[in-house]
Amino acid sequence: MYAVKAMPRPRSLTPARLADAALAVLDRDGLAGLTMRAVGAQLGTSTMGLYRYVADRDELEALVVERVLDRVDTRPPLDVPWPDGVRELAGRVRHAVGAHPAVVPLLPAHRHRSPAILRWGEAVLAVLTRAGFTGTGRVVAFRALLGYVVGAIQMEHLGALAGPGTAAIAALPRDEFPLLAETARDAGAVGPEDEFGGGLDLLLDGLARRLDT
Amino acid sequence: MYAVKAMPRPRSLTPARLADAALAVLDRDGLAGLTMRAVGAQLGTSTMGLYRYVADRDELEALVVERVLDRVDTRPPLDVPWPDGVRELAGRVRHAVGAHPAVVPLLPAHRHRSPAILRWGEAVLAVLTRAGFTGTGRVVAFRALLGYVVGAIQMEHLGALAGPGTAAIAALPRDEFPLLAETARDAGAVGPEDEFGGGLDLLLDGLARRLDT
DNA sequence: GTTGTAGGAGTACGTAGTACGCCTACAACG
DNA sequence: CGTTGTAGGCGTACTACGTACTCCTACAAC
Repeated sequence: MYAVKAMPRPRSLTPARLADAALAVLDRDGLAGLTMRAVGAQLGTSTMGLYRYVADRDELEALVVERVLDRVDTRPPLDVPWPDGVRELAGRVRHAVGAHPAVVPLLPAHRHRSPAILRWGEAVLAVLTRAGFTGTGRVVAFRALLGYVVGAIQMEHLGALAGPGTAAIAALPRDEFPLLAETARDAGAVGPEDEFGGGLDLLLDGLARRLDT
Repeated sequence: MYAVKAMPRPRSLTPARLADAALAVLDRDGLAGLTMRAVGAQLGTSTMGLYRYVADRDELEALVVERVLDRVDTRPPLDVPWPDGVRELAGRVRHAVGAHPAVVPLLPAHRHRSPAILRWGEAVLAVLTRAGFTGTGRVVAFRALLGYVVGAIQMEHLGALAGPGTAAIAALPRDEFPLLAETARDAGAVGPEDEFGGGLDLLLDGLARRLDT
């Protein structure tokens, strides 16, 4: 029947351990430091040994992204008003990513293939559906939320008004960019949490208005 | 006084020509094809010659981004209702980037340093200010718009619901991601233009509500 | 023990970015 | 019109990356 001649040697690593090692390297040395050699060293194994577990560097990056994202609780909060549910889900992603800022540049490229993000999307849709969104309205709502969350998280960690970028903008030639300079100064009074939440609330208000009519 | 002993040889390239060459390579061969050697070849000059004009590859990328973005008209449309002004400005950026999709992955990293984006931001703020936004409310409004535009453009070109990603998601196991599958199917009826505009309208509605109260 | 499979390590190749040094073209001066 | 100083242009070469390939070895079933 089945020629069960021999069982191969058991695997000594797990994808999870690999992802943890890569994430440790990423947190320590940043994106530029995330090389196959560095991850191999982190695991105490050879560089090429990694290729027993991932096809290429791209797949390793995907593992890291997934490792960060699958810590978000993707159970849809259906026991609260729907705007609070969306806020909660968005906040969970923001929080998980905030713990590992160096993965931010990797997110856009690996978002599609991440099961964790798919589960998250399913949860968002559950909340939206429960709220009464259907059809194309739900498509637009979902896309808008996803776009905002992705964009806002990037803004936060690559610094435009928040973070180091603020100072740079505040120092702009005031005669050429008077409003930017003024806004950058005002931004000092708004924490990153409030910026993220404030923008999200704008979207949620817009969505609520769609439900009323 | 000034020992004006000798005038150096005049430059044979301009940053603009360099940027055009790099953009041509980017459009033709994609981001992975954008190498110093390829751009040198495109210009008919040597690889190292580029370093007379840029400090490193990063700066060359910044030139490309700037080349794409400085085609957007950044005069604030103040002669229309403010939501239309914002829509116009957002659409201009989306349109400019859409002409060179390969620059999308470069945008987040180079956004801070781009004079064109700063001018654009100044225009957005002019519209918002004219509409009546001030202080922290204006900060949040601006950040939200910027975040949405950046995020939505990336979603559009890296494909989540729109583009090739849609098919992938529509083919998901329906029992595990029923709502995502359904939404992906619904998304077929919504063009990218409508998705972008629809989400933006949600934000604008939310903003309008802030002005009423 | 024997055997088949797959793991692990090391070597080596192609290509990227870029430091460095030589030669040369040009503008200002005599 | 020759001289001269500066910077441009080019080529070479170094380093680090991703990764293909080849050996050797550890293990589970017989």
